[in-house]
Amino acid sequence: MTDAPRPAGATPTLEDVARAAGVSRATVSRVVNGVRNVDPAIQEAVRQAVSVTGYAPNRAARSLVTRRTETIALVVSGAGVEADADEGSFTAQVFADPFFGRVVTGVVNYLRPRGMHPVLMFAETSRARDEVVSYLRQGSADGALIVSTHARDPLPGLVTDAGLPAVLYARPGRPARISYVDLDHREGARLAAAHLAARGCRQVATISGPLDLPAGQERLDGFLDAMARRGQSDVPVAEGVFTQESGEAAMERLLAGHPSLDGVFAANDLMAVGACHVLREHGRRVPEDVAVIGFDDSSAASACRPPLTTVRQPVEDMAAEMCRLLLDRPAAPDRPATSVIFEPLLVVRHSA
Amino acid sequence: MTDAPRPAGATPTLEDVARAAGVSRATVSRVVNGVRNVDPAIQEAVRQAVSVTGYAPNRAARSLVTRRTETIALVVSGAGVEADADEGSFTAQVFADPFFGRVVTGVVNYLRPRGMHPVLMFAETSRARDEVVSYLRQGSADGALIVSTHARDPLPGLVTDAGLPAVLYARPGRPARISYVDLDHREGARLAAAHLAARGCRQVATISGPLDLPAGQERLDGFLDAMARRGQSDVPVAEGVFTQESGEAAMERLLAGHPSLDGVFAANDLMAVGACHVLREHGRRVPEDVAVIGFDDSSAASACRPPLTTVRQPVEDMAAEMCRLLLDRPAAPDRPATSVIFEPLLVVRHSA
DNA sequence: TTGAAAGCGCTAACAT
DNA sequence: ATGTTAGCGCTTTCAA
Repeated sequence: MTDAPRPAGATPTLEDVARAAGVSRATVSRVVNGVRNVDPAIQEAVRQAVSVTGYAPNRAARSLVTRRTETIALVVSGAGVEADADEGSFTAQVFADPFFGRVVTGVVNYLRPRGMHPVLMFAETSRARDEVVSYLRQGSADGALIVSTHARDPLPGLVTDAGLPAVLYARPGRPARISYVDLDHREGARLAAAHLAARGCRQVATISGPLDLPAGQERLDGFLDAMARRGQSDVPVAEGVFTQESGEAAMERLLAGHPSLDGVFAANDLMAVGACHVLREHGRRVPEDVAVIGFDDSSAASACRPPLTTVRQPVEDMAAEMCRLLLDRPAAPDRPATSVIFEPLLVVRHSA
Repeated sequence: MTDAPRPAGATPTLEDVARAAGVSRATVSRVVNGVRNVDPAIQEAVRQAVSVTGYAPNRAARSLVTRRTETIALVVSGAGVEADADEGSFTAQVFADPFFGRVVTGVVNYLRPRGMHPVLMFAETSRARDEVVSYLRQGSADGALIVSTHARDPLPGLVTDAGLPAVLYARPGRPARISYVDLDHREGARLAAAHLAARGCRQVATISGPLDLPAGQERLDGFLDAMARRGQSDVPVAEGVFTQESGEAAMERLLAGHPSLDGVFAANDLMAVGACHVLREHGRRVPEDVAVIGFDDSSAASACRPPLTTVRQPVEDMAAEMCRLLLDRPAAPDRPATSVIFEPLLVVRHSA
């Protein structure tokens, strides 16, 4: 029968626990936060009181004083300038690519053991970008992990200008003082070229990604380089935009100009799948007549018939590294940006 | 040169704005929160001061007093009892299905205009479930949107027992006093049956989902019902588990026992895709020899050759309704749970 | 219509 | 090793 009992149903506070354990709030706080210098007996008493009262620390209160939220913003960003024209189609498209699921997996696996959580945000319009910035400025998250779907995305600039901690997936289209993780795209393309050559392909072509995207350009450069070094310097190129449809169209063009080609490197799996369909429609067997290699090892690659030989990015590892880069940073606000480059892996299935 | 100027770089607070505008904190708060009864001239002055100082309200502080976080937990939940055995594979699988992307789309589109955001959580182990519960109990989110991947998921029970607001996607495996949205699965199956019949199919079979899942059972019941009403009461059934592989295996079984079948209803698209592959391998043309209908209208449905005729759930609408159910609830804690059932839509493409 | 003041629940100096 | 105390930045009575 303590005085001033809490109304039933109200969430218990530190105060309640302290009273129940017969100690001060500070001591309870120390025990809850695992700060040393607390008598074991008292620790035990406090733990008892915690479980009796069903205490759970209030995040807002804690965050208010620690200035940390144990939350990070995971933002998927586009380059759009348009108004909120086509709400939803952006997010729908983003998730249509299993790549994003792998990012989430990597992020969650890193964050969770640390008691942290990701808040999902989309920044496909300038208004949405402002909201992301103000969300961070409100101290609602300890930093941002940014995955851009387009080159020249203004968000990285906005965020760094505001002095907010952030890390990018992939090198920014426009250089910025910001940390990022990336893949060695050229090496990935080189792997594909080597595999095609080893299979005995003599007339190879490639379906590139959008060339204003560093990844698109580098995969193309790497492939062309490697082929040139092997003596084929006139590799036909058709540009696509990373969609299956664009892959189909590109394949049609390639086939029209070079009916006797026997190997294709597509800059991503979706386009490779499109290429396979078109090849088959034109009576070519994959891989007997034409070998096809994709890029990304998305689920499309294994679901496809025949399963796609493809270049795999260690997306989960890269996502985890983003977290590390974001959270392990010394408090120094002006330390230089860091970038970490990962090596790709060739996954050999049946298409090549 | 006011006294006690804030150190440069520090985030401005209400106090700073108040000083700059020559009013009290309370007034600034009123303006910022759009509370009426503030002199227009003063309002203007405050707005000026806000933009001059670059003020952004601190969420933690606000949340501490309002007891709202403007955040909801979006939790993807499994039934696992195992320890953290296979970290990551759960999340990877979840996102392999584009369904989840549509849920996110619906949720974000509802939340964003309201200044709210989803925190992503996974609850595939009992430990992870406890973490979700304690996250909510800490007041870190205003409620939970739960998407279970398995029947008899314990999470809905845990959450409601703790008196925490939550809404489910799909009817819970074990009945619980909790609101949910769901699809009229039987009607979806009926749509498929009608379409197959209209095409003139005479020997129809079905690949069901796992029968311990309400959705699996209801799609099967609905289909069987509809076929019986059309005079075919001996429809062959092969059970799958919603994966492409299980669809392939099921189709093999069906074909072995009923080589002359001319129509298949699969309880989801992935299994329908698997069925198409097997049919083709057995020399059957789709849809000329065998018509195939899937369920979900996932991206697999449109990417597939031929594009799949399928039953579409209005997932985005359903997700938005979940938010509504969660957030519009009157404060009454013991009000009855509500459920909203949505009607499916037949999307006719080429497979049937 | 505006201001003064009392907290929200917690952590972290500082004292003891 | 423990307690006291002063805020963190905000909203919200209550007075004026």
